[in-house]
Amino acid sequence: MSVSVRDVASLAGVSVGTVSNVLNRPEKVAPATVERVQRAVAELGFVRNEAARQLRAGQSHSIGLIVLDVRNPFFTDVARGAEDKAAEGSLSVLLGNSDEKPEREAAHIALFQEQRVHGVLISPLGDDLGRLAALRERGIPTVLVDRQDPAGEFSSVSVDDVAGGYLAVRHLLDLGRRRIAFVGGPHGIRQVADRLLGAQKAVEEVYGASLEVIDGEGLTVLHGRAVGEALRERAAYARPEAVFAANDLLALGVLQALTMLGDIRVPQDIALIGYDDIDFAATAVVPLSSIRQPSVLIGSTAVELLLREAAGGPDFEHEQIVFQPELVVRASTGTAD
Amino acid sequence: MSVSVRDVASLAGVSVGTVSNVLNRPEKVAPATVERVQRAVAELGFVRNEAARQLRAGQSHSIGLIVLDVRNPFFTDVARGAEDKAAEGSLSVLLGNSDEKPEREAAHIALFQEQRVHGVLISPLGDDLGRLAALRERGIPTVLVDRQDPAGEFSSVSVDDVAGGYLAVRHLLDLGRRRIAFVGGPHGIRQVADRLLGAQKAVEEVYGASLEVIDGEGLTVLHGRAVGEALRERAAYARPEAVFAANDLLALGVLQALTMLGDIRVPQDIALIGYDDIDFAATAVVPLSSIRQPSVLIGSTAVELLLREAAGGPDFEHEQIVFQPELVVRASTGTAD
DNA sequence: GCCGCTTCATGAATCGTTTCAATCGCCATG
DNA sequence: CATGGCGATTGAAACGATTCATGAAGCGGC
Repeated sequence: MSVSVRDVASLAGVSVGTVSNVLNRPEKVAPATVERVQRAVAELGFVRNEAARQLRAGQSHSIGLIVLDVRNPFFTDVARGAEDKAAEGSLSVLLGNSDEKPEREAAHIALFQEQRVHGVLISPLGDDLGRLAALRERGIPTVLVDRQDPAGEFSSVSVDDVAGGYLAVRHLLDLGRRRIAFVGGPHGIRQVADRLLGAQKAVEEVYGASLEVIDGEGLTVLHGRAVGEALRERAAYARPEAVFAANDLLALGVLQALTMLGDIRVPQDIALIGYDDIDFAATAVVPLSSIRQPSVLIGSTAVELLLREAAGGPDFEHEQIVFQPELVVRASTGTAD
Repeated sequence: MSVSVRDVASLAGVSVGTVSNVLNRPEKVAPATVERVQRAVAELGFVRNEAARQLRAGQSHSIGLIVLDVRNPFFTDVARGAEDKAAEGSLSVLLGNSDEKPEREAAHIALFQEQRVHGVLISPLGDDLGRLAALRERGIPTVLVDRQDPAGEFSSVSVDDVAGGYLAVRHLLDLGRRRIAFVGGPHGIRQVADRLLGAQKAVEEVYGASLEVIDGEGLTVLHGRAVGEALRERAAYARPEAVFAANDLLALGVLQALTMLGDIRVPQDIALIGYDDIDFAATAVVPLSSIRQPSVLIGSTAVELLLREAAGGPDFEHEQIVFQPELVVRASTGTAD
């Protein structure tokens, strides 16, 4: 069926070993021979069988990346950063989407193991890193993305989410808002929990400030819209003065429900801030204030860490890299009153 | 290093063939034996080596998908549809991003061939489908996504872009606008060319209407912003009355430059319509009118077609599935004057 | 002419799984 | 008791690229 090195070898009148050498270390082969083999390759349309290479090598040329939500631009940016960096080492990235479901996460981990990936980058789901134990035991380099490991058993590249949450709510408080609401969930997701923690810290610092926690049960535009609709149905006095959403998708959903489907003004009636500073935040109905994370850099750094860990052997010192988030103020928390 | 079927077999006291049978057709093996083997698998932490399976099978369990831009939500939606459908047949999807660059497209095609993918879904780059010839000759099932093949040599799942372009501009004309601008590019991308074609058709039908073509040289928010800024700098009388952008990202960029960085009102001064109807179109500063395409359905249908083509053998009749686009009117082309 | 050295090329062994023809027990039947 | 049939199991061959110990050829120096 398929053309193999054997076919190429016989057409070029050399041995299979030589063909392999031409493919992988042409400098070891006499120029004339290289030429002859390459002609044969071209003539037969030979394409290497990656599976056979892998089998022999015991490892693939790819690394796995599992994100919580491919539809979230934050994660596609992370993926971009990872791909570009991986390409430098001629590795490719297999992108898996856990969709915040443990079983999907587990399925991807299993798949990546079967593929004998070089390593795994993962934005893990719960606080329980048990699902990752298999990876560690098997010695597969693993780097946590957008998430730290308190136990220090994994390397990680993250952003200080507590600081981010604090920044966001501190900003709302500085605007004079007191009745703040946090929208996000599920709380099993560490990023969500940490951002909430930071929010609480900020609220505790200001006398008379309160924080209502609204569990959005998910982190998509749709979930946000549902929360926004619920807010709309409340009597005006029962509404928060400001909303901090755990990510921009949620915030955009809330915004949509409040201003477009309803007639609640942002920021006059409710100030709103999101998290991630995705591209679409700036172009929203009311341009959205947000907390910026260096998404592309997170991806590329994660790959670097992975490669270093892979090179360093099993007892490599795990590294925890933490970036600082940055407040971006736009109209949705404008001072207009 | 790694645990193999051989190890499992010897621990369970059976032959390797039996282990393989337990893994793949447990109904052929006596229940007691299945049990014993599974215990051994669990105890050793055995994980199949996908490379070896592939080598033996001659084919992988994945299909390749090459899109023009992963950051465009339209394509992530297509990918979603494809993944879900592929998962039904326990296939996985390798996502490649050509970024509108021929060399990246070629690299992904080569990679997929080395991986011996089941088939390839591709949103190809230029009018020249030559890069795909290798796939066809090799008998790798290939389905064009979001794009038809005039020569009929490939199956395809697409949306009638000429009709979409017509719908968009017809709508602008119906609003009373006459000096229309089309923003998009590069024109080598068929989708862009077809949408322009439809736009021209609509303009020709109306006396006094004109179409200015502005080559945006790309299809991202940034490209759109650049075009918007150029429009802003024109004297008011030299500006178009309405803009049709080849996709929503572009439209959002234009919108941003006009309304947020400038003081041109949309739709009063310039009406604006995009294409794709991505989620973020609805939440934009001025909610964006757009042409909706059934993105998720495109992805799932493409996989179905691919599977049918793979099952049908080499002289399978290629199918061209064409969906119809749909006009979605929002504020950016509102009738307010 | 021989030695030692370098440069090239060889081809069998190997990776781990699947497949399939062959074999083994065992039971029911004649 | 011999035979046939059946389900369960076996084990060697095969997939295709890479590796590496081995060997051949060429060349300069003495």
